[in-house]
Amino acid sequence: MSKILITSALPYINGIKHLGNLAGSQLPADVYARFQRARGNEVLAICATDEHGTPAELAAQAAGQDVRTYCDEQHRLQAEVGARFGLSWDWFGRSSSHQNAALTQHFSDVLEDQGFIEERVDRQLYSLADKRFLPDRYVEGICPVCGYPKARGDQCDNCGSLLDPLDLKEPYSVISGSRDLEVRDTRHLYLLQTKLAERIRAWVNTRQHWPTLARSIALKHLDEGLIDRGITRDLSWGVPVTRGGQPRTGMEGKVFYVWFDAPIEYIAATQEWADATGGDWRAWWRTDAGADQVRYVEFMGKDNVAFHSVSFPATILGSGEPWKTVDTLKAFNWLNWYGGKFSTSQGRGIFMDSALEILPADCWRWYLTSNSPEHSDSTFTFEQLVAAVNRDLADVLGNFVNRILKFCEGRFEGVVPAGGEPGPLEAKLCADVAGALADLTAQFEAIEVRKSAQALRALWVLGNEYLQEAAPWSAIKTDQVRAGVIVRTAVNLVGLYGRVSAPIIPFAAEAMRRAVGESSDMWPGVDISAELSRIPEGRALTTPPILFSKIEDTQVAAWSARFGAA
RNA sequence: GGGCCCGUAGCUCAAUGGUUAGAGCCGGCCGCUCAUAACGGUCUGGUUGUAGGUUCGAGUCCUACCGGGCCUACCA
Repeated sequence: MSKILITSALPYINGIKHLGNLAGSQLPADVYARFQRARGNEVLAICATDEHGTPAELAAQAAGQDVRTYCDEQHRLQAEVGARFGLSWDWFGRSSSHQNAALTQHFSDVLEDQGFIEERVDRQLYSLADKRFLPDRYVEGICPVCGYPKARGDQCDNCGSLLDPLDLKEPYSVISGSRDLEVRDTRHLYLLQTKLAERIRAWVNTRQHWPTLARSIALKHLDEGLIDRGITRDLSWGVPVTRGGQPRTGMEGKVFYVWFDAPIEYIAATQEWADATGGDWRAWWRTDAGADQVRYVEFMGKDNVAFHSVSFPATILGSGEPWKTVDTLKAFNWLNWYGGKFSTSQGRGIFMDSALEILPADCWRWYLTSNSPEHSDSTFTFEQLVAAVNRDLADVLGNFVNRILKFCEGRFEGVVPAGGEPGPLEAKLCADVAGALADLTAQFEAIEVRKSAQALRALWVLGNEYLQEAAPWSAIKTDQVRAGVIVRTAVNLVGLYGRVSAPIIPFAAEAMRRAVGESSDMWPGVDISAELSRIPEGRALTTPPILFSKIEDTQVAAWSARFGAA
């Protein structure tokens, strides 16, 4: 048994996430966690809301709430909808926790002790109307290069020039529209990534299990040269900047930049878990306390790779302390929406809460897994959703379960038939299942999401093939015992499916296990003959309702209209 | 501007430089009748974006072009 630490990118606090966020980090992380638990490994699956930063402040303001209240409420909503999707976190924390504040301040201290942090004075635009400094994307004005009137502070969308907010002509605040701005000096801490570059490169070169996407992004940044990053901001909502536990002189009222404290929350959330459960967080994160034996796997969208492959490692490695670093970095591409992107700010696409209003979680989990944006961007379409649900779940799996349980109910009074011995067809079935199961196991182990779904489906198909060939409806006319063997075998197959399907469709999997009285949710072994003899003769079965209802054309039409699919 | 990725059947996707480029869906045909008109079998379907090059051998490696996408760091 090994220890596996799993984290998924922290969902930002400003509202329920859309299906793209789910597909690209939280769902695959959960599938992997469930699989590894079933394998008997000790798993710790950690996630949390990322609560700091300007967008949170603005969202709270728009909602008419103070930011703490807003975050309390949004955290609860995200935790609830995640649970309804079957996301089986061991802990769903909050980057606003006191544990994260303490740990973030600790990293700041040790990084400064190691000579990797220094103070610098910047000149930044201050909005008198908003009473705040403006991050560069919250300033717009006339582009000094091409004259475009709505250039952002960091870049002009018209000519592509990279800009400094101070270069803009006639700048105004995006927050309030106010032009009452002035340039003020502001003091900030900088993380000296330039001094850590070679250490990071050496570390990246030791990472054997990174896909090319992650490695190439990391090496690209290293090749182009890291820049020293400002890690503090002029905001009120965040982790206060301190030195040695006291407010830092000259930086009172400032907080750490959200990208500095957010990854640290992976560790802090584990501390939150430990404080709540009595667990040992050091065994997962400190290599001097056993974490060198842990396999650490991170899940994220491709936009997060730079921060996880370079920035966060700079924090960890620069501390000089024995922290665990990521072994496998699994990155995903985008799930698009009818030509464009899902957009939180524009409310475009399908969000997790409304998704559950129209279909059960398992349908979404299956669709988003079998069509995962794993190796390239993929596009959500209702057409593909219908195909995934109706063909794979309803026809292939759901109907198999239903047809055999109904048959057992009608011909054997819902009791697992006794007597008889397996024959050649059962031997062939065992061999086929063994092969398919080995493939499925390998795909899950390799975190090949799409291929895992394909392999699982192949396993389901075997059930229908077996029934077709064994034809218990014919056998029962001449040989009651033989028909009993077939039914018993197929019922056992339902129990097996209830175990191996659980990582992707946990709710239906549990229903299958319950129907045949399978109490184990552990991964099957290699002796398939034994695995298909677990449901004892004479056991009374309970046929559950249809596992998956089919999607009707009228529903698709209604959903397309509701969600603006075109 | 710089960097990266992709282009394979009508659709979604596979193929350590090595048999005749494979699956699923869709479509055609046959079978079955336990089941959610579900299931099984079978067939059709390809100039692997274009043009060159390297090689005994290229979907795979190299060059150019065409087309699509992504990243480019204080928006999370």
